[in-house]
Amino acid sequence: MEAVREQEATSLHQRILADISERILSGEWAPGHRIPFEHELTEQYGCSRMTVNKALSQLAKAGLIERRRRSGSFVRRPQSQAAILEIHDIKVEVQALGLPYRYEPGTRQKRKSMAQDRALMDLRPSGLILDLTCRHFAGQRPFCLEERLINLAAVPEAADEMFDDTAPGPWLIARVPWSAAEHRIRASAASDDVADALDIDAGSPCLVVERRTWSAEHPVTHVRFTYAADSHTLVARFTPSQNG
Amino acid sequence: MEAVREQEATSLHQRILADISERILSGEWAPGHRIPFEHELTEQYGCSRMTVNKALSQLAKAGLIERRRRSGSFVRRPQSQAAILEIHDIKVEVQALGLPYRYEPGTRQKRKSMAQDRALMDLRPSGLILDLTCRHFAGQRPFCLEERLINLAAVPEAADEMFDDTAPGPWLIARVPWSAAEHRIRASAASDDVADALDIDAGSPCLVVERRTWSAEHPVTHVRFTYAADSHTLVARFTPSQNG
DNA sequence: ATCGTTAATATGTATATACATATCAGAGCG
DNA sequence: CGCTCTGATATGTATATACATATTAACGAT
Repeated sequence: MEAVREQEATSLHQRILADISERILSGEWAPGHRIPFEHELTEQYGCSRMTVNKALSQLAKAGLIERRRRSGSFVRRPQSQAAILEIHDIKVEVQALGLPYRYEPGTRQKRKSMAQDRALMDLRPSGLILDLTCRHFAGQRPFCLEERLINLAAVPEAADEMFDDTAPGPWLIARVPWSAAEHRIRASAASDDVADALDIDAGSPCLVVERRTWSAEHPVTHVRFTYAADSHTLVARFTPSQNG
Repeated sequence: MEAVREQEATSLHQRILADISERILSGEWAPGHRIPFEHELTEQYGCSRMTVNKALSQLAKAGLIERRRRSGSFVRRPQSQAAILEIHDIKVEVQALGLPYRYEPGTRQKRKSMAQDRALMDLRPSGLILDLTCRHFAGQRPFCLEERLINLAAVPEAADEMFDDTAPGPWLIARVPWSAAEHRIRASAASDDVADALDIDAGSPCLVVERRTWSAEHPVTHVRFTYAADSHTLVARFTPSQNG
């Protein structure tokens, strides 16, 4: 019905923001370089100063540029270095401990995405998803609870997979090349369900790692791994690319 | 001429931002609670909708609230803080929430390293170290407990620094170029001391981030940051080709 | 020359306004 | 009963405008 939606999905100020970020991160505009004045960008993009100002303020808050009254806005030296967390394979982790690894499927449900799912997965329209839970064992003990949503619009063949023997993680990695991922790491108290699944007391501390994955701008999966406290430590090692 | 400078140094939209952050973080507005509509806040603060909108957009970007058209804005489950897994500066994190940051020094002790310290710091021979604790506040609430060891063989001038006003993190970064770092992230139950320092119940979940830093092969410092669960979420984002 | 004043300039913040867009509730119809 | 259509509503984005504030350059007086 809706005829032409050729129009960009992004807003103008986000386009400006992306343009400038791109030039800074690519090195085209080196640290110390003065970026165009607001009134120049206003002309360049054919928009009002407020729109430019919003984009530049955001860049300043993100630490990419520094703004000085009367002087202009300048590219800052890179402030920090991102740590690369390795995409961890639980089977490998368990076996590295010298313990036998076992995968145990749990619930499996195909359903329409609810608002909550869409928030977790960064999914715009409603659609079919696969909602899975499973557990990973180290020896006799449950090592990790996995709760996963898979966007069936991005991975339709998952609808026919039962995941009886194969864990969804390795299955997805073998099939869907991911282009971006985001990890969120936090501590949390075990809910009754989680406590039951991990064989620990409700309310006891857990490490929760959530990962969202995109493939070519489409959300693929959201997965939450829950570990009992002290059963798991994430390690990130890095050396700085440059110093400030 | 300019008689009255009673006026606050902060801008209005930052005051709104701080007010709302405070209420959410204090628990007055629990997750799921609908915060006042923009037009209500407009009346309440006697300002335009744009100003309110700017504050709320910032809160949404920080992850404290979720905005739904036609429905309103809602407090999100406390994945409150969005800190990219970078060399995180706690002051910056706190201020990103629009809350006043305060540093509070705790204990300070110069002593010979014990076996335990050497294990933490990867320190071979025995030597003098500085053992510090301090707290970082977000508004009225303790945000993070910092426990730090500094290798005085690597940073002798630290022996003369009292760290009364300057947090040891920024002080070290300004002085010692680091060449490698390692992070360890885990969940843990709050000990009595930690619970006391963070104003939480003993045994409740905490997120613990430990960092070791080396400079030219010499261990410089070991620091442990402890956050109350859900007051802090680490975020790491990446794409296979490059980080952004 | 040095100090203090003034003017110009770029950013910082706020306003009123306008229209777009998503979403929900309810009316109306088959 | 279920469906679509419609209007109401809250947020999203953009504009033009106004004044405040920090900083620098230029100017003038001592």
